[in-house]
Amino acid sequence: MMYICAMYSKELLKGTLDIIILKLLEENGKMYGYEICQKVKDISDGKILIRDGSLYPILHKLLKDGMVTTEEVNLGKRVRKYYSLTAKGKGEKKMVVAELADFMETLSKIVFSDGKTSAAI
Amino acid sequence: MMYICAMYSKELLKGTLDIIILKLLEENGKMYGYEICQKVKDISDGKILIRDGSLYPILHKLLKDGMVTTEEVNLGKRVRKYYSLTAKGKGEKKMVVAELADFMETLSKIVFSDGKTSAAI
DNA sequence: CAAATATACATCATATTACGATGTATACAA
DNA sequence: TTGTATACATCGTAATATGATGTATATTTG
Repeated sequence: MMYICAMYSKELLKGTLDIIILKLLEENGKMYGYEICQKVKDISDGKILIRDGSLYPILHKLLKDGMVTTEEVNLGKRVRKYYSLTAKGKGEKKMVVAELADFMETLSKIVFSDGKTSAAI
Repeated sequence: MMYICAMYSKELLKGTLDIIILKLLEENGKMYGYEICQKVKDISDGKILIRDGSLYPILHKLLKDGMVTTEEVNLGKRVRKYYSLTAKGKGEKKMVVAELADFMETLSKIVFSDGKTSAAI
């Protein structure tokens, strides 16, 4: 079977998937798993793909930690499970997004400087 | 024993340490392990700390992969090992830095948008 | 002078994380 | 009817960073 692969080294994604999920849930109020995957794919122009093998374990952990609540909706004979942030989840989202912003700024200082202090080559 | 802890969740750092090392080596021409740790600490104001338990395995891997060469210098009775980028290493650095820039831009689109398309809260 | 701290390397076991593989099921399009 | 999309779940595996541990020398400070 063919898999469309995410554009980025999957290691870069580490530690950011839960942040992405928390942010999308806050922004959209209520989402189900499959919808989250599609949304991330859309916004990132297919460059970031959350696999279901990554997504559902994270959602289960968020539920266990009290960051989200669930609500099941019947679709004919299938069940769709909607997730939404709790107050705790909203606080957590604010924290991790701020941490990510700070980290990215710091990382940029190291990796994207021109290095003009050294001799030019 | 007391450990000064890095400010960020260590998961965020994943996949970025080798990029940081490649970038610093290119910028400074030639560095030894301990120096790299200190440099990162300095530039990041102590927010990013590369542990020696992380650093040396990465340097050994870069050597194994032909990204760097080493040169040993005697300091009295101790030995200091300098690392510098090979041509292959310089190419790799360019690649991974570009990938990181692209990734950060894409991630920003998802995580740092205001979400004005949804109802304001 | 002794003790602590800094310099400088190395290796291993462990925890975390994302993912591929696998499984179950329904709906719809070719 | 065959494949693809929707929609969930779980397990084993691989990659990575780190704490712990070990070995030494050099310097600073009480």
